[in-house]
Amino acid sequence: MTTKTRFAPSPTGYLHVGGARTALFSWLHVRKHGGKFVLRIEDTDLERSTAESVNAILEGITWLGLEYDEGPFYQTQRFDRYNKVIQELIDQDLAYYCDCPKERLESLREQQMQRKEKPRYDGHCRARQIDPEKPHVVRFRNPLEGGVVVDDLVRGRVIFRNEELDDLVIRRTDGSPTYNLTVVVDDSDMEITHVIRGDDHLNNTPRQINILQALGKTPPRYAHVPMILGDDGSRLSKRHGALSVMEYRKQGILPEALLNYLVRLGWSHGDQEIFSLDEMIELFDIEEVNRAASTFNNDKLLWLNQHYIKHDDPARIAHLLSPHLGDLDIDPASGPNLVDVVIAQQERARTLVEMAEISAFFYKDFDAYDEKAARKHLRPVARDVLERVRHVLAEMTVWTPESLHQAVVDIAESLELKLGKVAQPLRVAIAGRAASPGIDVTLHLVGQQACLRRIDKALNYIAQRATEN
RNA sequence: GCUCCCUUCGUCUAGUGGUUAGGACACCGGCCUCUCACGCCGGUAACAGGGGUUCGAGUCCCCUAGGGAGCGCCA
Repeated sequence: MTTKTRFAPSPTGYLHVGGARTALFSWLHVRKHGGKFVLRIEDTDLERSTAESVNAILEGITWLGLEYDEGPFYQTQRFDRYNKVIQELIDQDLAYYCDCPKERLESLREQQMQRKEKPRYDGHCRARQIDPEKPHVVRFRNPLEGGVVVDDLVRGRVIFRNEELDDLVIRRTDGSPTYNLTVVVDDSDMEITHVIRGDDHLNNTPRQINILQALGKTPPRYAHVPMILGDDGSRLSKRHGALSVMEYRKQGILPEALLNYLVRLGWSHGDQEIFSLDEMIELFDIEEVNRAASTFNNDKLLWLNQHYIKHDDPARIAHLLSPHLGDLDIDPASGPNLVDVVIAQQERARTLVEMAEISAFFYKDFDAYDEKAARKHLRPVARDVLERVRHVLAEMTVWTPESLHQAVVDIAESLELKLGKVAQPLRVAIAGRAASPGIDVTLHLVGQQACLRRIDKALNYIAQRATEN
């Protein structure tokens, strides 16, 4: 039987990192075993499901590159099928009508809570005859005795007693099927062999297995992966900055960095930290996933992102960087070759947003100096240095990093100054801040005209500052 | 409350009865150096607690504590 997994989000929000990791694990499992990855949209909650969410989820998994082989299937388009199955269950007396009013259910629940019991349906309508023409729900007739064994690929063997379960609603009064029924029908119809999902579903699993067995189907293998927690130990949510996957893109995170981060959350392969997609596929094993929840750590994501920025092809980084420069109103075509800029900055940025920020000065004159840098380096003592530099640079006919390096070294020597005494004021004059790539590369990329213009500006600044004091 | 699950440095983790408990991020030193960063070297830091089993326990068993999830006509 070919391996088949599915990712089955409900479109009620963005694709979060938790969902992304579950999708990644499913995807890796199926790629490793050469099967099919199914995308299914669980949109039976008409109230909360939105088309925007569907788009956001599709956008997210596409950006991550978790391409699916089948789907997306929409559960709302399969109501006929669900109803057919429900009817089968009713016909075989494996399900029954229930007309218990909500008030009865609520008071039942209250009483049970007061008695410190687990609240559940008491089977009131199990043996009653209810007119199908009147409003009703359909409940699954859960076995009363025995138990259900879940041989979970990550949790191990978990046993549930049927007496802990109750007769769950499988069709609402409005005629729509509920989650536990639709999942079971779909997983069965779509021949899903491995259900890989968040462990918040572990408690649903025995119910689903019971329905499956009532239908005479063989349950798939299950793998319940632990949740991702926020840094306060509670489930990751928006208030932790639990960003949708697309938010990470906005922040300048590379998809391979996020994937690499996510795969190492709850799984490892010895001491290895860096995994290419191919390595993940080769080495990942769902049965090696940890059982404990883990906490999302942004610093480590940033470290991985920097690693990928550093090691990826500069042309590709340039391509991805471009829109972030656009966000700063910079047209990369208006200045030095973006690939050269990337090469110069590759080891200096943890995100593409950062890279855009520290590279802006290559493309346009900055508005203001970094205050601290200007105070320290654009002082009267720097005036002679900058005047000398301006003179030399203005005379240059060969504008290369090599010639510029030589020029700066020569100036330092002739003034009997350390290189830093020349490079730092110059750097602040050119970049507006105390940090930049090597001074030769910086000058080269900024270009002769802009360099001279900015040195003049710095000299003015120094002069003005002298009068202020 | 009931049921299920979980528990090694701050964080992610290695570890499958005998280890100076290893690695990574972060942090702190140092080196490199025109700045920043990269890189390199070094350091601080953990087996939740208590009982067993065993010659020997992070590893096996039990209890306690703490955390998470589920208990919907949500998914």
